[in-house]
Amino acid sequence: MSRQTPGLNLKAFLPYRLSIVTNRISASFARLYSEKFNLSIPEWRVMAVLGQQPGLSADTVCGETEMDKVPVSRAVTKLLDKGLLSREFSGKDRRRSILSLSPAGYGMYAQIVPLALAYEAELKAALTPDEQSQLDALLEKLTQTRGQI
Amino acid sequence: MSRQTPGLNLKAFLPYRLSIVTNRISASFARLYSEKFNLSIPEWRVMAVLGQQPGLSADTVCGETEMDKVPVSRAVTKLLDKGLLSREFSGKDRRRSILSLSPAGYGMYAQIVPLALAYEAELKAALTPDEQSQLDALLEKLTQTRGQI
DNA sequence: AGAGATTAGTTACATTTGAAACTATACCGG
DNA sequence: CCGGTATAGTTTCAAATGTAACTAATCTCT
Repeated sequence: MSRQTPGLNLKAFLPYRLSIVTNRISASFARLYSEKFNLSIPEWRVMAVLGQQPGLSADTVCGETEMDKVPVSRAVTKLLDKGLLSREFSGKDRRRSILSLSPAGYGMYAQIVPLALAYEAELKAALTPDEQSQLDALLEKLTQTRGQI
Repeated sequence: MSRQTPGLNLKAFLPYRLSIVTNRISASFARLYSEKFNLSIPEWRVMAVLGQQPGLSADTVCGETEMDKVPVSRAVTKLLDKGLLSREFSGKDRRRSILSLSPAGYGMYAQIVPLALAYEAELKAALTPDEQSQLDALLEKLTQTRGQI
């Protein structure tokens, strides 16, 4: 009969817990490439996509990385300045850029990839194989769901 | 014998996937309280903690929310301006603030809590009970692990 | 072919953020 | 009890970020 005082236990609240874990992981991973290679998060993401798929346009990079076009544009500018990226413009549509890692950029990418994979491996090592596949399935499902809502 | 070209599939990379899912969830949850109640994320977090544990110092709020003291200080200032918070200073240690939601703040908190819980419920509804407890256990484990690394 | 609408990408502006300096209070060892 | 150090919180300044305005190229529909 009594009205319950409203309460929300932040530490048990799912969105909060997710963001704490994720932020810690992102931050410690970012230290890896920002300290040694002086890359910002957007810069690294652009490089990561182009390392795998050279020749994308900035717009496609946006789609691949879920970043806004503004940070992508700025990251591209910086990477060009640093000589890590090369850019052409499409003959068919001269608005459209064609981005690839330069040799120097690819060299840096090749150094970062093993670090990234090692980092991921370390992360996974904290989990049993069962837990790893559970996490995989959960992320998949949550990604799907979030697309709609 | 050939040297493998280094490759990292961003879409399969755990830290990246985590951050995509989390960012989407955080963003859509933030819309909930920012649009209706004009609260920033730090402001909401401060209120969320104080709604549950009135009388904390700013410093303790930092610990509870994993936020830096600067954003906490700014959020507190804004919430005081808006009349949502009340502040005293400890007699024992006059550096130390004693923060609580004001009646107005508590009223707003009481409105947000059900929205937050409904949001969380909606999120969980996308998962089976098994998956829910798996997620719970995984977050717990990852939170523990990350503390050390 | 050309006016209007779209699209790729950049720039400008306002807001947010964090690192480091600063202020004020409290603690500690002699 | 006093000088040095630590702590709580604020302020300052520079960098990062997002929204919206802008430029330039393309597409579309008549």
